[in-house]
Formats: sequence, C-alpha cells, structure tokens
Amino acid sequence: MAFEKEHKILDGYLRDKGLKQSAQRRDILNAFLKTEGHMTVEDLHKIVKRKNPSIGIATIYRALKMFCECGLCRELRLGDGMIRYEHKYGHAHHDHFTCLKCNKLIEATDPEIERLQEKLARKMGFKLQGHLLILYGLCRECK
Amino acid sequence: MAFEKEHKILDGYLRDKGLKQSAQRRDILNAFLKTEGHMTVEDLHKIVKRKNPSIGIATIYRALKMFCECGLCRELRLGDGMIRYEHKYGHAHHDHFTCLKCNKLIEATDPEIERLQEKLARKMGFKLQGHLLILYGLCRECK
DNA sequence: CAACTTATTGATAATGATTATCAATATCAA
DNA sequence: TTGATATTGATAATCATTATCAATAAGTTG
Repeated sequence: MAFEKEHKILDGYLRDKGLKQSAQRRDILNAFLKTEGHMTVEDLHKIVKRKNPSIGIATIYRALKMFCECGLCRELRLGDGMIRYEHKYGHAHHDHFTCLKCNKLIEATDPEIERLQEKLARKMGFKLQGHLLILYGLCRECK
Repeated sequence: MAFEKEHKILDGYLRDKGLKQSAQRRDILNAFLKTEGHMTVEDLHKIVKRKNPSIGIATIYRALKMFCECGLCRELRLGDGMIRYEHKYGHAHHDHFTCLKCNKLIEATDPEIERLQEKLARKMGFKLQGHLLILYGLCRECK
C-alpha cells in the first residue's frame, strides 16, 4: 500500500500528542490517500467499508478531522451543505472551479492572484493567513 | 422609511411572478435595509420583532430567499454553519476579509484580482459566472 | 507477562440550521 | 362580495455533524 511518508506524519502527530495507533485509522488513511478527488465523509465511509465492513461513520469523521490537524488533509466547504476533503500533503496550494451545470469540481491556481491577495491584505493592514477562492460558472463541456 | 427604489424592485418581482404583497414582507425589507452589515436570519428576526413581535422566523427565511432572487440581497456562506445576508442593490461587488481572532468581517475588493479570475477561467475554457473569495487572517487591531 | 491507564471504537442520541407542512388568514382580481 | 390562491406562524421533518457512552484495544509500568 505504501504511503510511508504520510503514515510517518500521522505517527509523529500521534506520538507528539500522546495518542494511540489503531488499525481503523490506518485503513481510513490508506483509503483516503488512494482516492483522488474531493471526498465527502460518506464517500470515504463506503470505500473503507469494503475493507472493514464494521467501521462506523463516526470514526471516519474523527479520522478526517485528525488528518486535517496534522496537515495530511484539507477541508473544503463549497456551500452544498457537506464538507469535502482533499489531499494536502505533497499537493501545492490550489483553488477550485465548480461547474454550475454538471457540478464538476476542478482545481485551479494563479500565482498572480495569490500575490495580489497578499498585497490587498497588506494595504488594508491585515496579516493574511489563508484564503478561500471558488470560481463558479460553466465548464468547457457545459457552456 | 423611504427605500422606495428597493420596494419598487420587490413589487416588480412580485408582479412578474404573480405573487401577493404582505405587510410582514415589507417590514422585513425595511429592517433588512436599515441594518448595515452581515446579518444572520436570527439577527434579522430579532430586529423585525421589535416592530412586529408575532413575526415567525420561517417568514424571515422565506423573505430573505426572495430578496436574493430579486437582487436585493446576497447570501454569504462563511463556513461557520450559518448563512449571512448583506445588501446587494446599489452596492458594488466586493469580497470579504474575516479576522480569525475577533471574527470581524470587512469588505474588500481589488479590480485586478477580478480581472485575473476572468483570465484564469478563460484560460481553462470556463465561462465564469461568479466567485467566492474570503481572506482569512488577523486584522489591524488583532495582529 | 499481568495489571492498569487511557485512547479508540461503533452505535446512537443530541444538536442546530434550514426546509417542509398545514390550517388559518390575508390579498387581489373578477 | 366571492372565490382562488399566496402568505403566515407554528411546528415537525431533515440532514450533516457532534457528543455521549459502554465495550474494547493499545501501550506502559512493574
């Protein structure tokens, strides 16, 4: 299954916090890492169930929250009432474009936009720590 | 109370859709318009209650949804689990900056960023119809 | 290895914002 | 004035997420 680096990050986090390991959490991490895209908790629950049918959904919630805390995962609130999760470790920062017709979600970045955000924040006297940018519209296929 | 223009917009919308007027909705619109900032449904409910103590919260939900449909109001999902509402009519487009310490919410815009978003979307083959940009960090007072 | 402390798990109850339902009432056109 | 129908307010339903809790597993210490 590999993913040694990611497991090492999780293990380091557990050690730092004095927490314990568990087979369930390892299974969830593997399923999370091998699944590309922007998962919902329910999506991941279904996937992990194939390997461990008795896993509870509360455990998925708990694990994803922990993965976010140790930098393996990023939370994504697109305004559809569900939190989505994507890989963070080893992935450059990016924003998102969602198609209003087919609901496709695509990653997008522009370093120039990032730079201007910094500049705007500075101009207003703020210390920028992060941002959320979602572009809405019609994708190539739907427009 | 004035706000003639905004009431005219609402009335036109009602006429177009074959809907009826109501004193409650007019009260809600006045309360909405006279309140600056980024209101939550509950905020507005409290305010309207001062004039009409028997107004139900469901009516506030319904009215705000309608105000959004006719362009008087904009919905704002900041990821804190509640939808916030702000004036849209007569207000230039703007994005938001939220302070992670004091939760202050401030409006911000940069026409250059807007332009680059258009460009980025075009480059990816998308037709841009809107965007959501929230900057997170520490404000002048908290940093 | 055994005993003990404590984190984890899975089931399920609780939460909380929003939506749907419904009978009573208000609006508006004929 | 009447009839059709939109609106209202109360409240039940929904649904994603969180909290609770007893049972179990992990890891530490003697």
